[in-house]
Amino acid sequence: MRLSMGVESMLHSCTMLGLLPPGKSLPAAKLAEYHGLPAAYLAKQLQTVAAAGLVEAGRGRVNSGYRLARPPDDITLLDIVDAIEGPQPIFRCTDIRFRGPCAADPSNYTAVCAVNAAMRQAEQAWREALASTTIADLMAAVAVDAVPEVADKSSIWLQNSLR
Amino acid sequence: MRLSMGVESMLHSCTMLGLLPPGKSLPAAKLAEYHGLPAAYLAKQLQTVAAAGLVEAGRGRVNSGYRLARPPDDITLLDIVDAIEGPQPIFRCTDIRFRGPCAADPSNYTAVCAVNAAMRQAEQAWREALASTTIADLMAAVAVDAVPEVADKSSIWLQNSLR
DNA sequence: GCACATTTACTCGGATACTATATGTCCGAGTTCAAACGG
DNA sequence: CCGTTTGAACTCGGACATATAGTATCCGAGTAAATGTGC
Repeated sequence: MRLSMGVESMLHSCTMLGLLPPGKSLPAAKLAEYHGLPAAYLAKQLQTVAAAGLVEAGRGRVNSGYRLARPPDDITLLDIVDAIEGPQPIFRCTDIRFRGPCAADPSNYTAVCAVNAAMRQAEQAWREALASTTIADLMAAVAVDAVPEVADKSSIWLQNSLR
Repeated sequence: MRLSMGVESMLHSCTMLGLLPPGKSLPAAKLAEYHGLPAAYLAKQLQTVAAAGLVEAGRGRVNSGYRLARPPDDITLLDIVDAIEGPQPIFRCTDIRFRGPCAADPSNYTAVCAVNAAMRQAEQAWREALASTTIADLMAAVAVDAVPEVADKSSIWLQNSLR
């Protein structure tokens, strides 16, 4: 099991969108170029995230492209993961205990499946950790950790790319 | 993304193996029958878990089958998940920050990738939760929650299945 | 009666197909700006 | 000179192939008890 590569792409992309000047947008193709990713695939992922209401797309001749739909501190990592992977739990109980020769009718069971409960609890810890970090946190982190050379290059690149 | 169905199978199977009388084993076919699962596939999963050293297989004419290789309180849910899904992290960083027109040489970066750090931290919370629950805990839970009818049936079924 | 070799019953183990999901790609639909045109 | 119309530039959006990982299955390899045989 592994997370979709789209999660990583969208985390980086949303961080970049958060760093744009207010009101500005950046096309999917530019995001792909900046990150060295396949453009068509990134576009697909952006659509998915847009459908979830995390980013929004502008159209038209100029200033079209993607931008964050909410303030960066109101978008959590969990929002992005759920948008791409879907909101269903990563462990899904297939109700094994209801099957086999010794099982009783499902209505007889009162407690939830112990296995399911344990896995859900662990998953909940994961989701809470994801929900406690926002795009704004990532923006701050990259600003602090940035290599000066990269920061300069990126600034110039953005000036040339934003119309 | 979702966990392999094998994880659920193995959690239930290991719990059952823990409930066997000491020294006894249960063949894969019997485990599959009890849980209403496809026998061939369960066998494959059991091999994987055996390779990880969590269960061991006895061979020969009688008393062959699988049994726990360690005390139930020394086998965590994390052990089982790692055995099936592999020990690699579910989020793997492809070093996007090293790519694209603005990236510098990898040797220039000192801090770890912020995105990777955040995802690893969340994953760590998940792993710790999994590591804090053992097969012994599951054994206790099913014993408490068991429907009487099921407990009786299972006891009889085991007597007939264990040689 | 006892020890040894052989048979037999029973199982695990790895190699092998099939299917669902994730990845990668394409072309048409939609929106806005800007220039051209006519009054 | 100004309002309207027309066109073009630029992008998103969903529909369409391909690759990878999960699911399902089979038959040969291996072990220990039970049996038969000879001493």
